[in-house]
Amino acid sequence: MLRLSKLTDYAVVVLLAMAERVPEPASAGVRTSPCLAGATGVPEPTVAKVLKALSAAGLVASLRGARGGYRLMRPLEEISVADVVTAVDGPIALAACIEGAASPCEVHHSCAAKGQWQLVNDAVCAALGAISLADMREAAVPPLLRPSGRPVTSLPFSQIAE
Amino acid sequence: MLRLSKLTDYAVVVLLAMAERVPEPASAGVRTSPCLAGATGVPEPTVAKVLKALSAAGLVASLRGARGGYRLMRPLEEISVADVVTAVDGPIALAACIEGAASPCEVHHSCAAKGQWQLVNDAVCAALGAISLADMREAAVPPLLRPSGRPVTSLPFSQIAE
DNA sequence: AGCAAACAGGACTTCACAAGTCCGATTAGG
DNA sequence: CCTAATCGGACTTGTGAAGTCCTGTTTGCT
Repeated sequence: MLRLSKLTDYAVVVLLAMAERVPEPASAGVRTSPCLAGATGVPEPTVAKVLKALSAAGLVASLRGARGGYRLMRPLEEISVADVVTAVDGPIALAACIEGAASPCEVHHSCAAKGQWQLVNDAVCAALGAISLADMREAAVPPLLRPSGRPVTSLPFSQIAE
Repeated sequence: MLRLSKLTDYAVVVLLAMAERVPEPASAGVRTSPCLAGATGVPEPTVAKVLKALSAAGLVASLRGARGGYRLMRPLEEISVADVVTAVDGPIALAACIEGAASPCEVHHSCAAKGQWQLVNDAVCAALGAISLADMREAAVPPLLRPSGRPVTSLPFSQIAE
């Protein structure tokens, strides 16, 4: 179905939640997995799984030990959707015969399409790379519903919009 | 992994094979499933399955009965990758919360991303809609390797290019 | 120093979708 | 009218994602 994994979906939600302003400034932007799970509604183990992938990719930094957590490494404007997809789902490879794919096309006869998908793959990568998480945040809430400084993602948006 | 199904891959290969010139002009562009299977190397039942989907989408027309087969409805230039993907894999819906998706996002709490993915989805659709099968055919075989009139997809291209 | 909190990494179970296969319905030709 | 070849839909199988849990390590607090 040309769908990306739900983990990627969760990753975007989590990253948007991390960018929210926290009440106490002492935390310096550090959020724990249970905290983010509560803010987003995503199950806590799943949040942890997503954060591990994001940490491995360098999108967030982890602080171990008590009072540890995760912290955004870059502002939302500098994180593209392609970055998140790559971090969670691995390199973008629509077809089997794409550079970076693990199995290089086991069936050689049917591989008349070899190289052709690269064109499509590049186009999709460009499209995903052109959209930042900040763009998605803007698109998420209509301007009328977005008072300045209010944490947008903590609102029950689905009930407001629909 | 943000991958599209192998059926879509096969569909492109089959469509490219259908656009090839056939030796006898009497067939008027009608090709049977076994014929296309032999030309592409894709298993015959799979070819039949792909052609069924393409026929339902109107990309090809089916002629039943003896000496029947399938025929291209449009030239390759007027068939976009998005058309093929939609025909084989259904409507393009990267995330669960996209218009056209079957299940409308069972988890409302985590749906802070509602509406956000639409932006990404539209971008991908636009990217896929801008590429035609003719473009892919051009990209498939470098000009040096493409003598005029020679059936390109029957070449063991993977061995030549790599 | 000991305890509690939180991340890191892995393995495991469950389950849904895709992949591939088959048989019946339909139609054109002999 | 019969035969043959094809399309059409339904079915079974297998792979991969999704989600969960456990153990080990690190750090702050008491």
